[in-house]
Amino acid sequence: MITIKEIAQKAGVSATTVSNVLNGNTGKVSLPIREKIEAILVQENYAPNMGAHILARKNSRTVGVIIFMEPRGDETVLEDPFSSTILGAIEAELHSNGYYMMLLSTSDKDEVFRLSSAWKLAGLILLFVPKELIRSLQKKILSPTVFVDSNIRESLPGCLSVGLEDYAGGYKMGRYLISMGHREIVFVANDNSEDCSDYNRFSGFQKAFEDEGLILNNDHFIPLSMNRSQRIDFYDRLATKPFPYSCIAFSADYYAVEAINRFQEQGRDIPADISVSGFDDNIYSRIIRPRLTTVHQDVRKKGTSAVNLLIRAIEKGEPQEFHEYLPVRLEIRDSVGRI
Amino acid sequence: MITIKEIAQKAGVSATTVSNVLNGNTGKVSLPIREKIEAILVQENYAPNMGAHILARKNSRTVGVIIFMEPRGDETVLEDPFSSTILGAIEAELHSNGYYMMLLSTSDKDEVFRLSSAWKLAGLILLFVPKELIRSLQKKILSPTVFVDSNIRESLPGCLSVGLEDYAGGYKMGRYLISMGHREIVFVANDNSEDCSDYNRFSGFQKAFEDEGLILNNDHFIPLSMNRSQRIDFYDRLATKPFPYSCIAFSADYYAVEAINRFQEQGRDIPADISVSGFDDNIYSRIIRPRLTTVHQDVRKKGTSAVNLLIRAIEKGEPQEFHEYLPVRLEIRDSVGRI
DNA sequence: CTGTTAGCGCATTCAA
DNA sequence: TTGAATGCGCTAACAG
Repeated sequence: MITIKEIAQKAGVSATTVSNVLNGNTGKVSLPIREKIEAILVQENYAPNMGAHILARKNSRTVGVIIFMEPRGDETVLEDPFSSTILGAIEAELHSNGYYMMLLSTSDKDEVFRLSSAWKLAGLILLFVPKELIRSLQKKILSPTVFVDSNIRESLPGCLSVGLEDYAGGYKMGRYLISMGHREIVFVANDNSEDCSDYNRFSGFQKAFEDEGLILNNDHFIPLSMNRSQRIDFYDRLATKPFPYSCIAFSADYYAVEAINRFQEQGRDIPADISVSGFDDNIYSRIIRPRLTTVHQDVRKKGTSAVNLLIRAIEKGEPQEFHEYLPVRLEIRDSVGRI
Repeated sequence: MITIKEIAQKAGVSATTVSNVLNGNTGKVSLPIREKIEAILVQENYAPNMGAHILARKNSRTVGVIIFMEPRGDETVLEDPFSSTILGAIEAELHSNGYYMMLLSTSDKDEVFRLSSAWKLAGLILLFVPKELIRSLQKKILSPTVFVDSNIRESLPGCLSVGLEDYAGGYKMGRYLISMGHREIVFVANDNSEDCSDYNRFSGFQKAFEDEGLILNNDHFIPLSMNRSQRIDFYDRLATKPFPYSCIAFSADYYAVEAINRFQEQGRDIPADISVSGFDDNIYSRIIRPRLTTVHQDVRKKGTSAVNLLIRAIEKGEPQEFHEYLPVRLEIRDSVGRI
């Protein structure tokens, strides 16, 4: 409401001087004047007009956080505590660094471009972008961008990313399942691309089998339907005697828990009839019975890492390319039995 | 990147004309020219400079969504599927109506004011604002505002809100518990204000008891700690023999599930030793064993209702005051036993 | 150290 | 039906 000009009047100085204290252009303003202006600023609860700021500075101190998926797609993604946990962490970290946060869910590359361009975004955090789309997205986007959970494995010039040690996670779980005597397992993924982090996890499983002289071929990688009732049908087939697999390994706790629930409704005993493993270690994996054996990841850390990486890139232009892989660890609980 | 002026050049017209087709000022532009401009617009993937737009129009077509709580407060709020479900619903609805969404978590009234003023927000959606703060917030905010889950019960001039039939929900659950023979119950809330929706739910319980000639006094309303280990201690006290209550009624599934988990770890049998009820009907209430008896609410609906109400207020200035109370229904499952 | 000035891109008068 | 001129609030040269 109140403008720089009015503040300047009250303080008996020019608008430029006020602008200078506002922008921390200290050294250009004498201390007494600066203090006087600062006092008026808080007293009036001054709020800058971001429109004018963007126009003059070509930069909005705003970060766009994009959930890269169909807005009306699989809404269960949002029922997974993962989403709000990482969004909350991102928001808190941006906030404490003085950035605004714009939230958008889309799978339209042009829309991402338009957002970043319209708002002169300082940076972008993109969640769940399939790796094969990164290149074309980067060509459109002007500001620093961090990709979260895009499963980048090799060098990608000019790309910043935060992900997980997916392969190691799969490997650890794979070895554990083998050590428990499982040979007939299937990996159930919630993403179907061969380039997704789910597939990376699966590759870890494959390596674990290979190390034991066993084989886990690609037929054992099964993408899950995004439609709930189709998933239920699928679970039912897995739980039909004779059970085709001794263990079902899920790429997300959310679906592991959903499946356990269904298996039990069908009268199956977990893990006596079928073993189940997850990935994420969300709160509910500890709450379900049997407690879920899973791979732990630190979701909040993922969010704060993404923000910190982005801010370094924005403010220092520092890492040209950087890929952070957060560690995972096996959480052995009760849903995997010994054969 | 590309500006109106450049588009105008390409089309051989003035910037004003382009601006007119952009703003749907049809009738001011001849059809052939309009079509020509529109073609160039999409071809160039034109994105308006929102800075200039805000400056000229004093309105940003942006809605601020504010989670009204300490940024570093109780982070479990964000692990509750409720949060991401409602945020996702709000985002999708805003998006499909052509609004941008700004997300902020704070409990600082001045910051809310500054946000709305800096960005010339078209409207605001505030989640979890305690009722007693609404007045002072409204004084600061300039744009239409919808309060979600603020437990407004009587008329509040100039206020728009979306909430739940909390009282009815409490009443229904109360009657059910009584019908199952429970007399010694306690209501465990995650909010401690006497003005919160939790208390409203509790009042419904009280009424149910009263209707049966029983008494449930205020000592039976217990606010929960925001600190996890303190909560666990509290659960342990509830599960110490002789059990002080036959049924623990929670104001949120999240905590009900947390408690059941702890009770079971302590070797208690639910519902044989203690009955538990929830409120929300989130997915995990169906997944836990025993399945949770709870009160259902439609979280997505809450989000879309808030957005639609807000948009009506923004675009038509229509409802001066309006309070929507979404219905609830009892979900009888297995966590409440018969005494 | 402080003030003057120009210009950012757009919507909106007002003239033509 | 179209165009030229003005101003929104701020930053950044530049001048003093």
